Amino acid sequence: MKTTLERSQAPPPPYAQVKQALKAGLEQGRWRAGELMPSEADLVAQFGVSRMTVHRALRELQSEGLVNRVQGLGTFAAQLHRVSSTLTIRDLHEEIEARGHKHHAEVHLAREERAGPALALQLGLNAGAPVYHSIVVHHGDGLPLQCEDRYVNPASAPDYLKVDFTRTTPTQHLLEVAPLWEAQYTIEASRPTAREAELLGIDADEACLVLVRRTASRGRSVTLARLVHPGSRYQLEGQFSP
Amino acid sequence: MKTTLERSQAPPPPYAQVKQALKAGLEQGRWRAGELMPSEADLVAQFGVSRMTVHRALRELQSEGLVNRVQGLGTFAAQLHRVSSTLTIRDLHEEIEARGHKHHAEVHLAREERAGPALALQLGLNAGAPVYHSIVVHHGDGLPLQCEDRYVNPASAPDYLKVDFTRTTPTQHLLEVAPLWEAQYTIEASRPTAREAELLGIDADEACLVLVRRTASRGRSVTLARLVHPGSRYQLEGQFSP
DNA sequence: CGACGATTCTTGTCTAGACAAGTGTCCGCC
DNA sequence: GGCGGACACTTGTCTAGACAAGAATCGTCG
Repeated sequence: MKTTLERSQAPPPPYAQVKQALKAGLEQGRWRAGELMPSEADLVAQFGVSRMTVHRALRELQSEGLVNRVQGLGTFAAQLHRVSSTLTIRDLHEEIEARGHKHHAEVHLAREERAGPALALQLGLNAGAPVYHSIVVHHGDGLPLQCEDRYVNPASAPDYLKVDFTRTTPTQHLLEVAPLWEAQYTIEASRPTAREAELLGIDADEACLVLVRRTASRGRSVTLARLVHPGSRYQLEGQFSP
Repeated sequence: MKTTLERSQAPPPPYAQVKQALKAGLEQGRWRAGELMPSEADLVAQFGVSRMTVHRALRELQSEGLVNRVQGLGTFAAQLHRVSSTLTIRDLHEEIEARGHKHHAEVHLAREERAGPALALQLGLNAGAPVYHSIVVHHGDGLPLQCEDRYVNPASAPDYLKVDFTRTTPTQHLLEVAPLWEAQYTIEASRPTAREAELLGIDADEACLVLVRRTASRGRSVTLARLVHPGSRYQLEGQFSP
């Protein structure tokens, strides 16, 4: 039988206790935004731990955006006037299956084309260079959820057109061959194009959530995707807690 | 005259060098997703620094989601199958002014009401309890950009109705009196209600980007807001880089 | 009065060692 | 063969001290 306490869980390590105490103080408004907080030396005396320990607690609070630290000056309570939250863009296949639905995909187009000037610019290619173009509609439990219109830089994913997109999503394949290293996106609401409306089986005037995403890996652009979701069937969710 | 090197900037500290080297390795695909990476002891030998230094580098990589670490096993290259990015929700006034536009707000409603059952549930109040309700339309350079329909818990912001919303945005006031400590949001595309269309001066069938946000502070709910933006005039942008 | 240096306080970083705790392996014993 | 303990290796954490570097203050000197 173990001799350590059996059912009481271990106490959190000291650095976490210091961090939690400061967090609680911030939450209770003990320091106003911008106000000077205790120095590391103060906290060492107060908690009876070494300076490295309080330093770690403060460094983590800083990386969470709860305090600002300036060498030579001190630690200041952060302005809480920015709400930032992590928006996770997951592979749609994962997302649908995670909700207990069945995913299947219809491939409506997968071929090589020549890049027009605008597309070439966005992908960092020369106008007229070959690009891969695919249009795939993703369904959850038989209902169309996303129309994925995607252009791919052949240099980044040479085997793109050989993939069976009913088994592997384009996103999955691209993440395998080109580790995602940078992405830009815009989210907007707009109406679908006539073709998108047809593919999604919705009215041409239904509001859609449109994500446009451009990703690059190792300094080379990989793909430009337009993901159109019927507004009535898809929404992004998120939460923020410091 | 300074004797230190004058024009060459100081080299990054050792922990940052270790971190950068590992990041570069991940970027070049030196380790496949899930593969075992060098142990701390290996890195200590390789870089000639102390273990605390490589430990810090690895801990930061972990907090950035680039590696997974398991006590007793080792450090593993992370699956890069999740794209996450920070979505910052800023006060609209700031955002508009930051783009060099002029912000002004029209107050269409600001009064006390009784909470219906659904609203009471969302704000954690009893049905029939008083709530503050405001409807404000925000303009950028004279063009309506956002219709802000907001309910506020009087316990969290007792002075809410006394604020002049043409000078201080509701968001600003709420962040001052109740430090934001938790938020949930959904983003969806939908059509505006008839009244929203009228307030925003758009057609009733124009696609709108709708954010619904619920925030709580110190364990007490603060506000429930529905922010409606004309899809043609407003989009969210973001980027991701590890 | 103004400029400049010394002092003090702050955070940033590194080291060498130590112990704790989780995981897997291997080997001997039953 | 199966089981259990010893062992090796890993990460998690803490300590005490050290030096560097940034910022403000204060005093002195011109």
